[in-house]
Amino acid sequence: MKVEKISELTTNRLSIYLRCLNELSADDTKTVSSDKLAKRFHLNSAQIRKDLACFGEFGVRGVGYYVDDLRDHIQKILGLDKDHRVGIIGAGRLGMALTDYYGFTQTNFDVAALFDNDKNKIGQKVGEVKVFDFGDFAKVAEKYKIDVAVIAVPAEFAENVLEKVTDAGIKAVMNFAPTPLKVREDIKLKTIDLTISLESLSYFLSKSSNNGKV
Amino acid sequence: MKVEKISELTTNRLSIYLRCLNELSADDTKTVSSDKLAKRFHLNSAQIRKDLACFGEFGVRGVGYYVDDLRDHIQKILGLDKDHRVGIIGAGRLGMALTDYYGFTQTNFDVAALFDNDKNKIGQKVGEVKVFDFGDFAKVAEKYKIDVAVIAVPAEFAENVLEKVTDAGIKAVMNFAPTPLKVREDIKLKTIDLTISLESLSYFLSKSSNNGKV
DNA sequence: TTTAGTTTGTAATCTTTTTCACAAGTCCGA
DNA sequence: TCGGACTTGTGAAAAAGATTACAAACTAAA
Repeated sequence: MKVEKISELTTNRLSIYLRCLNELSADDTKTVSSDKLAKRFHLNSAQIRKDLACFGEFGVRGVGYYVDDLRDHIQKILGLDKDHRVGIIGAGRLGMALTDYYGFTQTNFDVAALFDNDKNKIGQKVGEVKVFDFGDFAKVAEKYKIDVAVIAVPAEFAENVLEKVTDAGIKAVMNFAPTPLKVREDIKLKTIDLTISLESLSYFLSKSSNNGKV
Repeated sequence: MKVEKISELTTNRLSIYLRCLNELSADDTKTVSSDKLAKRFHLNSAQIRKDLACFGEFGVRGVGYYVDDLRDHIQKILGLDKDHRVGIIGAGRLGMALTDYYGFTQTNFDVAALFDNDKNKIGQKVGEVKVFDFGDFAKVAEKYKIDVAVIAVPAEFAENVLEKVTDAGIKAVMNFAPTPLKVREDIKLKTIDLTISLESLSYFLSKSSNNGKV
């Protein structure tokens, strides 16, 4: 087991492995080799072994991995054995869609509250989730034990929201605003930029129409 | 100017540079050096120069880059000077939120149609965008000249949707279903997996609470 | 017990991506 | 015209990531 710092690419893949193991478990498969796992889910067997090796030795040579056992280990590694409470800032369509999305998905993440500045939205409900005044974020976050913030506001407000949110002691932030944000070392910020993704597709389209191929 | 194939990391960054240049242009800045650009937007100056070098020589030594000129170049490189028409499959909350998101954003991407299998949704409208029967995808896609598909359906339907969509001749697909998909070489598929992103945050949270630091 | 067949964990290698460092080109004021 | 202050474009070095290849370890059957 290595103690070096773990790449986000590795944790992302762990998340994928977990999903695969859940499928296998549902199929009542007891053991699986890294090779079978890789073949079935379009992965690379050496990479699976290497990723896992960062956290310990979970397999048995000549046998492979015990599906349920490995699943439990990964779940624990990713911290998916503990509950988290999410606050979504921005009760626009995106914020509401995310509320639903994360609400429905069977995870240990619970959307506890929505936040907005719009007086018309404050007090309303999206499914089970109430919309609070963003001005009261710190108070509400403490009350509901929110430990993850999702920024779903227009780009120009994102920086300000991030500051308020980290000031309130939140350590994990997911940002959907199409703007680059900077945070302290001890805070984890993950930006999902839908515009960049689309523009990347655009490059591919124009490239293929120019060259005729690939 | 290099002719080697361009990494997606590079095109993603071009998208970011473009955004920065737009801001500078709005501030009426005429020229900017890679260093100033990097400092202001938390980027790396050498990387900016290297990324740009893939496509030509756009700067002037001792001066920097002419903001508007470089912006136009990047816009052209990314193919953002041409219009694209997007079809979103899945008229659930996520599909609707994306319709809005991409509809409002001032881009060359136009959401032309939504698709669903639910009889209750077919025929309805989300803003300006009509919901069609996904069974008619090929026909509708041709009529509206759709060239980008966005998959916003539950994971178990994603593979099937992808097949139908590529059969209809679509070359660029953005997938929001939390499942790994495989496509032919000549098709560009980009998956945005909100679950993986959240679970990655979870890892960070459990790690910091276990170790006490970072 | 031995042997053939598996499969892990990892060292070594290869590839990709990022960063450094500097020659070469530009600008401007004296 | 000269010199000092900038800044690009790029080769070389470093870092990060992925892949290969194989010794070590396990199973099961003879």
